[in-house]
Amino acid sequence: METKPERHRQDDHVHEEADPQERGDAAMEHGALTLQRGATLFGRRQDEDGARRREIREVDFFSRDSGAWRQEEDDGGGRGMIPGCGGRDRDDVNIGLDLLPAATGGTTRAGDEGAAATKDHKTEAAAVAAELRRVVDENRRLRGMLEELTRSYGTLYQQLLQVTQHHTHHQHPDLMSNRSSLPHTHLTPVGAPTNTGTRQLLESRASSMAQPNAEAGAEDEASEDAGEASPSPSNAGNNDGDRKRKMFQDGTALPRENGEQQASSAELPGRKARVSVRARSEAPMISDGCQWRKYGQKMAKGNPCPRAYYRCTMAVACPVRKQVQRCAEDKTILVTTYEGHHNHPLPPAATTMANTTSAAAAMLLSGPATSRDGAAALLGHPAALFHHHSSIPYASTMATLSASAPFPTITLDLTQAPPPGAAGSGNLLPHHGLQRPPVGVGIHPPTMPFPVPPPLAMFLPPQRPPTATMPAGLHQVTRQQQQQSVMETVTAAITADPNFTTALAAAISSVIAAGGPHQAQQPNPRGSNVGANGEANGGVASTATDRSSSDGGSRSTSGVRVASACDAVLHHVDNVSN
DNA sequence: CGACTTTGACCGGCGC
DNA sequence: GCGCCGGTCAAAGTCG
Repeated sequence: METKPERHRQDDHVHEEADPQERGDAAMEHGALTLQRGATLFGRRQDEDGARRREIREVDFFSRDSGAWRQEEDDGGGRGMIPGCGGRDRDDVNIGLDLLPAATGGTTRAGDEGAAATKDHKTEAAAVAAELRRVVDENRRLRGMLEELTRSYGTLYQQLLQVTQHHTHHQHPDLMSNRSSLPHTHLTPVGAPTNTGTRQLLESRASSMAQPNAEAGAEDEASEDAGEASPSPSNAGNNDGDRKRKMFQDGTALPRENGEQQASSAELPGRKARVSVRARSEAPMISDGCQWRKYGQKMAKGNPCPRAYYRCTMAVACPVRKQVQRCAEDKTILVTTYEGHHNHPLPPAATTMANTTSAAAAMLLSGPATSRDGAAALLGHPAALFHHHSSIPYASTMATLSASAPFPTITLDLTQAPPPGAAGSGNLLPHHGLQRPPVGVGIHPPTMPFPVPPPLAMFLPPQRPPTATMPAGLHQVTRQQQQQSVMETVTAAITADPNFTTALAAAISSVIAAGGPHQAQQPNPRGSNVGANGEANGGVASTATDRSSSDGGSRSTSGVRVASACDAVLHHVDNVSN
């Protein structure tokens, strides 16, 4: 019967308070998480206190209505009324159907059967009519919700634009029109996020992280839609004429279902972000979960190593391309530059990198101080530096904005080792066979503030001995920096390891451990399991798909865990900013 | 045989 | 206008 899923959804809300985990699973299963997160997105601005955490998991557009109809049922009690939503009608339907066996089962005379059948038909007709009314009402209600969502999104987007314009006009209006004047800038975390621009970015990310991935079964931060998984009208079908497409491709990570997101792209013509990821890898190309086809190779100026050009082949018209080139100074470093949005769903293994690049591009294009106008601004406003960092979900502590490229480019450096002397680093980063020479000059990301699951620790950069020349300030690891480290470590792990699912699961566990009420001193059960799994996989060659499908078989659960992890990260960021 | 890689040619942007 | 350079195309070659 059609009413079955609705029934379940309402039942879920009835039991919400009893079991958050179960509630989350149910929400994910029934696809309600998107609306829940959407509600959180718009509700957060009104309530910035700790209750927001509860809202994220509990606020649901349906819950209010379902609660209303329960209230109405309790108050009115009459079943003849036509309620404003479907719950009551379903009860009517059920009652009608329940009468069927009673009517037929109780007849003993053949003459009554005809009357009973007629009564059945009438009851059924009434039920259908009631059901029809219910559907109409439901449709009207959903339409209202959609309009409300659209309005709220529009308001948020306008605020984002205002913030962006404010920074652009008041700080560096000249740079806005002169891309080539952008200096090469290193971003270092030196402050706490305070302004609303980043907060909005964070919130948009939070909402996008909750978007269920239709193809991936809502596993993994469906965040995908954060610009990677959901089809993009602006990108789809424009693969030909690549030279023409450049003006309207960007890297924003805002929700893309809304048409205004496309307007965002249109309002920022020529701003085509690129996200460069530096990672150590002996392989010719890092495994990021996507399928790529090489379409060209060139010798780039100033680098003896050729640059390879790849395009995504997971969809026919996917506009995403990437360039892979080894670093001239250190050939163990592989520089991968991503450009564009995927116009197709991504496998879970590919979502993390996609989210990283997408969010970084979003920062680049939508942030108050973008690559072109932002470099100088950031130099003068240290707080803004960290600001941008915090808006990148898996950002490295060392991000570089470059103007030498024809497009605004942000580089996420995943080659840095943790700082010396950081608490717990000695225990957290066991030595392994992948000793790598330190790169970079004095800028070191913080270390993991909690034990690292074995499989994840394997991919971390090696521990470095204390350096006397380290600036004192770098030894002070803030809580937010620690979380940042979590994120960059996640990316580093997934970047360096072909075993994506295992690495991702371990990373998620790490995030969960970091975001929990207690800084976990030991890997949580999930992490332990993942660790065992990862070690098992370490000796067995298997495809990412295989691992994905064998990952416990609970996509909904893992999706909720990811959402919870994201919530935890957001929560901590908010704490710092407040 | 289809998919993929290789590689030289081509195109457009940009600086001088 | 010219040359440089980044990026892409497409034919030929390779591989499973």
